[in-house]
Amino acid sequence: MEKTTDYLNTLNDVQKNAVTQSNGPVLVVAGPGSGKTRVLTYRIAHHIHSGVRPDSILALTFTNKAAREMKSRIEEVVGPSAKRVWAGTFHSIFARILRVEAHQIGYSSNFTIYDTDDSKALISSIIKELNLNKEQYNANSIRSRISSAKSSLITPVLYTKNEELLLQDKQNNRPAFKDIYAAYVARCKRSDAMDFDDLLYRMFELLQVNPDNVLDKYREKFQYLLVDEFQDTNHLQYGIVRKLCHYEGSPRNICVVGDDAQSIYGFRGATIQNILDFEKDFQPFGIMVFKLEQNYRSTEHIVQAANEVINFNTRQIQKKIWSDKGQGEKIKLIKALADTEEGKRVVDHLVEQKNRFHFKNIDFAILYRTNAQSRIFEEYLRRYNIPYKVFGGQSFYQRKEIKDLLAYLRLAVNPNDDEALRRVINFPKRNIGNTTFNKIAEKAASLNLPFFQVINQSGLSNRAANTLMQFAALIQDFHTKTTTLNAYELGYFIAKRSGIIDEYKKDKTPEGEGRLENLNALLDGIKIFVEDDLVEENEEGISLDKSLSSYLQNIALITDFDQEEGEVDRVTLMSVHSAKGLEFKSVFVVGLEEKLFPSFMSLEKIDDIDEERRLFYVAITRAEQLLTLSWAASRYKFGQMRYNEPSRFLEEIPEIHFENKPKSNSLFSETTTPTTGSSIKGYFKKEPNFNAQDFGIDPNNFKPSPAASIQPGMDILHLKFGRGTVQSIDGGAANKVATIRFEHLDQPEKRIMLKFAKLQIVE
DNA sequence: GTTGGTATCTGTGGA
DNA sequence: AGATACCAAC
Repeated sequence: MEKTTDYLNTLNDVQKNAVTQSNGPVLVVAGPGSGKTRVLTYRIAHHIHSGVRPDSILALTFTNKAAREMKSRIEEVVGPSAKRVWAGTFHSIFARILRVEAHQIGYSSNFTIYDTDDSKALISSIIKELNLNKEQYNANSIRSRISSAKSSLITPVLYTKNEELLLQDKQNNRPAFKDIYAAYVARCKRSDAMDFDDLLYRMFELLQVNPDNVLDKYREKFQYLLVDEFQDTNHLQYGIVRKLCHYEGSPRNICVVGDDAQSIYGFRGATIQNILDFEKDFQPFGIMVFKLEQNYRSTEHIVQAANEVINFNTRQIQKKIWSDKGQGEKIKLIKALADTEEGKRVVDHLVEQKNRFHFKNIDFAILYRTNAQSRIFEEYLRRYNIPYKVFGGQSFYQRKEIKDLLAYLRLAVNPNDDEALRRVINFPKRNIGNTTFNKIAEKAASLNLPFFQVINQSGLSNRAANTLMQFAALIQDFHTKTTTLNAYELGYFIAKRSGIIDEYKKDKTPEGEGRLENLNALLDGIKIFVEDDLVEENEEGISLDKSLSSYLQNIALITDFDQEEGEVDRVTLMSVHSAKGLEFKSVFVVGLEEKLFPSFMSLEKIDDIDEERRLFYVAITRAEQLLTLSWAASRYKFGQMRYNEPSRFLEEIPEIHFENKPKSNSLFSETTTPTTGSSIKGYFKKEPNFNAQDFGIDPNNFKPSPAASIQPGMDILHLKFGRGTVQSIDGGAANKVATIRFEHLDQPEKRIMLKFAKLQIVE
């Protein structure tokens, strides 16, 4: 096995030390592009080469993609035994363990996994049942508060004992939160369902309560632990990790890798505190700290700009990221007047770069703060015939038709799944309306049983009772077949037998056809799941499980992101959050405006601004060679035009790293366009071919009227053409075009797109 | 119970 | 602007 240490020669000294320091606690602080994944994978490979059993290694990541990548890279070094390493996301690994141990904590191994929509629906119905005001009790805020309670290990019982939390609820005018929380947990339990947080929380509970000594079982099993993206773990996740390796007599073979500067999931409970706690907890056991500071990804202007930006954050682990890839190109800045113009100019730049540097589409990414921003870039990319792929947004599994079929599948596996039942009890239509359903719900509540178990009970009209009986028989039939059919056979059977396929076949619109295609795609997916025999080959028990139950638990934790895309040459469009861990030759970070990036939600608290800054840091460090930043002075939000100031983050990058950053006053004051219109000047300076004053319009007092208010017959002022009269308006709602007559012009009739125009009505 | 219209909210981020 | 949620009329 002389080949074994070849891989060490590809590492720098720090990386090598982090890889070979096999025993005891290790903290790796890894800057962007510093070879973090290499360290993790080689470290695991190194364990295996040193004789560690692959299945005693547990590597936890945040995304399936990261896990998959890790596995395949380990396999390159050590061969097929890499498959037996327990590498996966927190959620998927724990789901897998819980499936085996569920009975220990009052669940069945067929438990359902509620996604966010299920949770929200359940919370809404609880709010309704408790006769609470739904404005006062916003389901989304309730859900996220429940999530943070669970992530902080606060059960409903502990919650009611916590004066501080109760006081907060009182101050927020939500005194009944504790009741909603308790009801929510009970209802999930009643339905044999776990939400995403439960997969972590119940795992912790399992180890805490320790029935049948499971704790020892897993402590012995997992001798070597690794955690990727440690800065994104929450208190609960660290709690579980600590249970597994921080105890009397433990070898404490744990390695966590993270970068405090890239912590961007504070909103879901992630805390950098975990890094500090980790150091403290393992200090007495000879913790080794390694800092990976050399960036192998980006050229120097980019790296230095990133360093400068992140320095505005006060609390951080000191490190200096550097690159030896040469100065490289300076950063480009695009300043646009409006969101649409931003779209056009970004795509123009992209095309230009593509030609100049001979890049392929796949070398480019357009990164934005919110998914809603993708639309305009898509428009221009399509117009220029550039293939692209949008990541994020509504996922395949969130489409209505997919959720419908999945709900039936879920019911077949677990008839007690109340949220699934609620979804399909009257779809396709079988005349079971709210009245009937409410009776069922009441009955269920009074007996504390799942809906399905009270479906045949009393108090209903004959007609309703009859229909319900048929429905129950249908589900029962599906349920029985779960033991005889595999996932695909059953999926196909259910799709037909439930009437879903027929229902969507009735819809002859292109939309309906699309839905049908999606349903087929889902069934194909199930088929692939069934036919794929590359699944786990573990020594203990996790055999090739092709059951529907197993399928459902798998997909519940999968995102579109995980769908393998063949080698298609497309431009990537995604949120900055989803871009973490990726790299592109050329990156466009767009929408760099105050209230957007940084997000308006973050403006109040300095900690939140710091998180936005880390997000920006993540964004710019995705770029290898070219970085282009853009912002728009105005954009539509809620169907209304908003005027924006450039992001503070632009100012935080020193001018020397910019190719074309205008003097700061022209960038940051002249073009800002507050409602007074006083600073619209900057724009006019760039348009020397006209002078607004000529028409007696003072740009400082120019107030564009909303496009919707423009009507035929009105006299209007246009900044460029002066005073005119609206002749007519035509075109669809989104693309209204006004024909306006400006008498004083040589060609008086102008056709003006209302969407883009700035017109002020003359009173 | 279903249908169609209107009111309301959203659009930080994601497993 | 677009989706969803709710309500009144059928």
